[in-house]
Amino acid sequence: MKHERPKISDVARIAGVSTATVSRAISRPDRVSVETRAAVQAAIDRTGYRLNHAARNLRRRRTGGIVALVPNLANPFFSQILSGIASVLGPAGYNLLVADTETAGADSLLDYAEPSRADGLIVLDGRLSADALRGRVPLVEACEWVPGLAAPRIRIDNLAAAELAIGHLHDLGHRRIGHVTGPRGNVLTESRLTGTRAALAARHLALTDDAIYSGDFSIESGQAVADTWLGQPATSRPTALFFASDAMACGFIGEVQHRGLSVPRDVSVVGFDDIELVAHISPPLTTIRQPRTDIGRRAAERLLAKIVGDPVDEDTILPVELVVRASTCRVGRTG
Amino acid sequence: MKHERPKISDVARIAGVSTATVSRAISRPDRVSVETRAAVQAAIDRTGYRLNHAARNLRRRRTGGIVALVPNLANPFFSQILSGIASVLGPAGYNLLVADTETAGADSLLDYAEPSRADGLIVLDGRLSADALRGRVPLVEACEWVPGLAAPRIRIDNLAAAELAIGHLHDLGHRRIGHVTGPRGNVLTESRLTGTRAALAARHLALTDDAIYSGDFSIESGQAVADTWLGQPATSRPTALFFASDAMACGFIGEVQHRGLSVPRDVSVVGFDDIELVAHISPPLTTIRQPRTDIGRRAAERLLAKIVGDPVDEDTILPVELVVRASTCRVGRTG
DNA sequence: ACCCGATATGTAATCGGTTGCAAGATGATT
DNA sequence: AATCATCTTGCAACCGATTACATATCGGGT
Repeated sequence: MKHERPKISDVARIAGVSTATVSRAISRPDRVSVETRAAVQAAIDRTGYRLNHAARNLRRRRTGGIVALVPNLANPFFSQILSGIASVLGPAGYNLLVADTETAGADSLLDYAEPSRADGLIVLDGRLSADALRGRVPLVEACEWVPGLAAPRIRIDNLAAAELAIGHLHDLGHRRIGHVTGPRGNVLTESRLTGTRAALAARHLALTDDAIYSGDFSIESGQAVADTWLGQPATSRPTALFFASDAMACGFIGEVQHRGLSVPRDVSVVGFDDIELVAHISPPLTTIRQPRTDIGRRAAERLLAKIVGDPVDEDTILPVELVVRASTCRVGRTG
Repeated sequence: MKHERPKISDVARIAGVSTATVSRAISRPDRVSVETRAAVQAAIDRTGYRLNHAARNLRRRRTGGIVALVPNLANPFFSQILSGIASVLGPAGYNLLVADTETAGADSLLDYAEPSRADGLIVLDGRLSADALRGRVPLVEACEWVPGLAAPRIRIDNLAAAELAIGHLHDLGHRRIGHVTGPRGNVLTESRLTGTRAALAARHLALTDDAIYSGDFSIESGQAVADTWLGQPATSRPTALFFASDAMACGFIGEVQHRGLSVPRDVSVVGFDDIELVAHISPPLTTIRQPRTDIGRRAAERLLAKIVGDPVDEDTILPVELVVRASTCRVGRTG
């Protein structure tokens, strides 16, 4: 019993054919006669042969891997997108490599955007530099995007989403409506803010500065916003808030309740994302649903298409949906 | 301007040295004179040379990748562990490949547990088969574990955790205490159930069958448990429940509140995991904190040590902590 | 003047598959 | 019977690095 890993030449010898034939039997069975194929298969079974991917990839000049650049792996929002990506990539014969742009240094990111490491890139972080990414491996962007980078984007219509949210609050009679933003500089932050402003303007309402609260998508920042909001005079502060993330909405609600106020009686709240948990908190959160798994899936499909050369470069805009639950109610309703 | 990717021989030619020297200048700079090193660096800069990893890995007989086998990528519980793993692996020069055992077929998993694909494996799913994993690449287990598989385990003391939870509830005067389990067959399910039973027994209490509710870690299953619990006579059903996951606890609380009862007045709830959000729901959840990032980090470190040959095979048990919040209170307190 | 060790570099084999090209076999076409 | 397309297979170059071994250089010790 030898401990060496059997290689293709061992299989070839035992099957009584050349290595070329073994290689073909493995990767293009139709180019090989049935008898040979069987003989090769028998030899593979007998030896326990397993292909060496490094060798294959070297020769084929590909890697078999797709890298996903995620802004923050610890954020559950992305796990479901990754799940969607993985569900497409696996069957297609690609590995999913995950890199956290927070953890990895900026230069090691470039390492990923490199043909000898990955055959393609899925960028989920809009803060990356367009220059660094340009002209490298095939890539698509999902959720966020890098301004100035020409790449297919899988995303939602953030303006339409804001319109839905604001429309809903307006329908409920709210006139003082505030917005809680994501981190400064983030493309989602900008478009959701713009969308909010536009939706309000369409209803002859203005978004004043004191009704814009800046957060960073995190729970803690939502909590901090509660503090700010509570500090404003009850007669002039917003009666409804549209948050750019569910996490912030949760942080806000938790804090506001902790201080003895009630949602939605004292303030209506609309979130963004529809992460799983928010349907089960009290009150269940009214929010904008993003099709996360689908975003991941589409992004992966798009990338695979791009890798084989299909020049699909338009954006894909996936539909969002307003999910009305119990964190919003008519303005001024008492109890 | 040629479009070919420069290779090491191009660099060598320009620098006026051999490829061997270039290779050494890159991977072991100290074996090369300063002048040469500078010349090589200049040539690299000039050509924009980037190392081909497939070639390196082929020759070095390694892959540079570590695979994490995750039961379900969509579950936020794992994202933070992955984050911890990534934070160690990146700096050490390894890629993190993520495979969802749900998505990937059983056989493609074996593909991962293979030296030409990954240099090591981090198993986060206890349902995998020990036989399939044995005798393959170096591996460690984290959180869950595969019975019968000899590998370093990074985990928490689930029995001690149960003791903490039950002790807390007992201290609050609860005598009818129930437990909500994870999915059948899961090692965590078993040990948490066993721990609960032992902790109760130590207090001369029994865990009767009607006080054991079976869930599957998901929010929905927690919701279903609420239904069961509500259907039991208020005079004999548990006054406190210890859940094997925060998600289930959330589902339960949400449903119970929806039906008009109150937590903790009508029932005290202890969760498990301390996922981020549960500190901010109403009521903030009393739960067992698992050091998730740390688990990931340790697992990665352990694996790296194993790869270089350190024969560290004992288990690492990380401490858990009972985080008391507002979902538990003295039994029978009205108001 | 000679030998020795240390240091720096080059030569060439090697990692383990893939694939272009060519050749042999087989069967169909005219 | 000759020609040709098709199918199957083998030969051998090739992918792009790494590294064992050999060689060259230099300074110091005796």
